[in-house]
Amino acid sequence: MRLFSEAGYEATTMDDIAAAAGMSRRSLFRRFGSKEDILFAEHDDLFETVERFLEAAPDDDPVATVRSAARMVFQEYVRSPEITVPRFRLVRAVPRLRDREIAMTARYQAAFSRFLGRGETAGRRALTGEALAASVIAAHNHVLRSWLHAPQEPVPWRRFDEAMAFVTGSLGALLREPPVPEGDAGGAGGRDAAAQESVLVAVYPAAASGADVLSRIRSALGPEGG
Amino acid sequence: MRLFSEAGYEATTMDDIAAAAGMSRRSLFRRFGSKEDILFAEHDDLFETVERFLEAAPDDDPVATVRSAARMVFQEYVRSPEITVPRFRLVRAVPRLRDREIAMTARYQAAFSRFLGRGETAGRRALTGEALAASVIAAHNHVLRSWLHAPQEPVPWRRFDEAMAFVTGSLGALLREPPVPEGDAGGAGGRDAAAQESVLVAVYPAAASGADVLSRIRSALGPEGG
DNA sequence: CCATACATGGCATCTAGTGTCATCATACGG
DNA sequence: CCGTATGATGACACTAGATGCCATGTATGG
Repeated sequence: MRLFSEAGYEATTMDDIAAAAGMSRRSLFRRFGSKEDILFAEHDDLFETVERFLEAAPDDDPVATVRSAARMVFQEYVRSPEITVPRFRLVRAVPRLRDREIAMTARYQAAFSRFLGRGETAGRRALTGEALAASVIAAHNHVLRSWLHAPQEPVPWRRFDEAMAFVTGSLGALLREPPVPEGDAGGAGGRDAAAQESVLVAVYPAAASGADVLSRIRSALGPEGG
Repeated sequence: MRLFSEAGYEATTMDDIAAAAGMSRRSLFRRFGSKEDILFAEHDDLFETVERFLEAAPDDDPVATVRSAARMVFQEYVRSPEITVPRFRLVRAVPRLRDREIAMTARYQAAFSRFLGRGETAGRRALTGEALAASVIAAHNHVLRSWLHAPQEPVPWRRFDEAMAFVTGSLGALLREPPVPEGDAGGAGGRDAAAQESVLVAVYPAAASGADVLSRIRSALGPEGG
């Protein structure tokens, strides 16, 4: 990491790293496999840990399990800023490393998708799981990036949990519903009469009373339902 | 593509491709830049088209714009199955190509995020945009993958539109709401009194009347507001 | 003390990718 | 019609990541 930060990623050869690490070039390749893997070595261990965590988790609340898994990843990032922060700078500068980082997060996303979809690869449940996994990853990266830009600030655990709650709110509720045989339905703040199922989303101030919410929903539903 | 499919990606050298293409190795590199770019050459053009589309689009309904952009990408995939289908097989088999493909879709996702977030990189609107972009990409890939597995079937345009409507339903509604100054809020099928804003999601049969929906929501809201 | 298994290092080699220069075709101005 | 400038192409050399092969330690077990 020191060599990469000083001379740049491309300019640092495997010979340089081998000399600095006190081992031969050949052994370096044997340990890490490739130059990129040197930077993301511990990431593989973390991924395996997360996969084992998902396998061992009870399946009563998959969304909460995935949220915890994402929290584990976040935890590992903020636990060792001396590695993750300079690596973040490197990754932003070198396109090759950026692609590699994206591929890493895609592996988490795929694992989350499989877990949320419960092995299904087609149908409503699979789609919901994939979209939910993508949203969880997006929320994780959103908060993580903001912290990586200012790592001297306290770790934004609250914003992390809020972001997770935000993205798992609507889709998570859909995942808990029993599966629908065929024919998807969409629609925001309203209904779709042509489909077998409809989704209603309401956003309102927390201070609003239940009666206010109900009256707003009633007016949004329009005249046909009263 | 023929060489890659016959001998495999790794086993096909740039010399082989140059000989088959009737040009020198050096010219091959000049045209495509790298071995991977040979496979994803037209993809770059498509991405630029999508970016120009987003730039030129009116910003009255960003969600619909992004949905159309995703539709454009899907359209280009299904338009030339003689390229995309064997490439899909290659991408699945070669990890290096898989990472590249993921990086390509990540570029779309980033473009969608920027567009939906309207340049913001922090805060609720940015997070919503990122999660929505991630969900749109996930839905696109979900339907696209299913078609790539059975390209002889008719193009599942209906499932594509349904999947898009599904993932843009709830989050899209949140994006249309005016931004909240500070403090995110979450919560599914209920409210979170500690936050400034709450989200309510209801899933119900399309055949249900408005009164039924209202009564179910009333009972879900609990005693304090009903 | 010996034998086997394993890690390490040195070496050769392959291949992607880049810099450099010569060559050739084409277009343009006199 | 000719000389010239420009751009594409090709040949060559070189760097560096990555792999295979073999020799040399080094520890473990009988």
